[in-house]
Amino acid sequence: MPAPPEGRAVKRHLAEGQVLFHEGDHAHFIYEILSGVLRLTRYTEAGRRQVIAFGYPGDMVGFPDHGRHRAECDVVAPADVVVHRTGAFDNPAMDLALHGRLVSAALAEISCMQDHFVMLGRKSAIEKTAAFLAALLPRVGVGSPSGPVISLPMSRADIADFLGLTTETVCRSFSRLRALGVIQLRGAQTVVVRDPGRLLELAESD
Amino acid sequence: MPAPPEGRAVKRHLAEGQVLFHEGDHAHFIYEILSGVLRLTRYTEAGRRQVIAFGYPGDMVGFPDHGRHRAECDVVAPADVVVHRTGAFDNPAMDLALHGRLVSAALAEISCMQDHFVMLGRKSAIEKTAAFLAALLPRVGVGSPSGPVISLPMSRADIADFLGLTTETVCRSFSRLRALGVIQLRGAQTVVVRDPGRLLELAESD
DNA sequence: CGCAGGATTGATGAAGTTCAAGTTACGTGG
DNA sequence: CCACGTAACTTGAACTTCATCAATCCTGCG
Repeated sequence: MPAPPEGRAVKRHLAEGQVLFHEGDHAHFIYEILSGVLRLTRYTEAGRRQVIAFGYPGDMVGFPDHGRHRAECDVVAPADVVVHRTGAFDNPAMDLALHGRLVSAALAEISCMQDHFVMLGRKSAIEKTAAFLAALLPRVGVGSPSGPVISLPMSRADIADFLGLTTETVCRSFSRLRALGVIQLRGAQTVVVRDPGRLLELAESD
Repeated sequence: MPAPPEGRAVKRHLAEGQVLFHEGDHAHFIYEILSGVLRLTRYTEAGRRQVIAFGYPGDMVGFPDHGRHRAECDVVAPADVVVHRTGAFDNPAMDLALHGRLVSAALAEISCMQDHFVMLGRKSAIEKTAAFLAALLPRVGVGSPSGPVISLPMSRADIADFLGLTTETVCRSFSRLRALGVIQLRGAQTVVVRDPGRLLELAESD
């Protein structure tokens, strides 16, 4: 919670579409997201795409592996980030507090990815979609008279590549959730959650 | 590579079926696998199962999140492990070398899990199965006159829960790989890879 | 030798993909 | 400010793949 008392951290603003790093790049920085949304992506040789994660405020992205990035990162919604040097990882003494925060974030990331495994491997399309929204709800849901509102700056294709589905199936799942009275769509990028409880139920499978 | 020069590390032998920790347990130890095979598992409320990872020699399992384990770990094949205290994570100064090794392992784990994402989300049954074998090949493949041999101490159900498939589909995929002349089955637990190149092709999707 | 549990194979059906045709939303230029 | 054009989103229909249900086949072990 206290601002890290070290001079190496730099704040930066990122415009939509900007690429922070590519797969294989030497990893110089780790990014701590203050606002906006980032996207972590991997590609197969055959060109198939998997969105590993969306980075929301509070997240860190860019954990290096053997000094390199293993995924691509770009900006989905204009973002403010704090840029940390990866050196803080390798060398605890450089900034002990920051080092601890980075290690904690990496461990939390592992745990979070394990959840995602269950989703990718063991849930139906409607469950995946509900789980996706349910995960965003406490993080970016903004209250409104008709229920919490979630803004989705990413495309349907992004969501599909995150959930291991096609854009069409994501659309159909949204439509079904709407037909069930669980959500309401205000344009494609804005979801109003009418029945959060029901959303949770659908997300957690039955 | 050099044995960690610290007195806190303890070697232990683990029998098949033994449980190292449950989901939610306070995380006291991290395990470095010397031999044998461990299994990391998560369950959903509805009882569905997802095998997060199989731990092979060289792997570390038991990374804590906020001081707790987030998955269950048990022994698939009798194993020898080195037990490290999780304290080495929180407190770099305790054992700087070990701390560095743990952090590196955690980062490698993140990268490895990202590969798994692609597999779960974007590959067909036969591709998943081929990729599973292909990943094991360089790690546990033992040369033989008729080709590298992989031993699979885990059940078909375990493999299915790892790949996000059913046991039947895993069986059929193995059968198809056999029909294609890519592998040969010597009992259910032993796979001979006749055509490693082809296996790689199938794994990487086309 | 027979039994039990896992592995395999077969038949059927449902879920999701693919292909194709609208529909909506949005930015651009007149 | 409106018309247009493009890209994204949505819906529909046919098809593929994988799950499900069920029977049979190993294989290791008492």
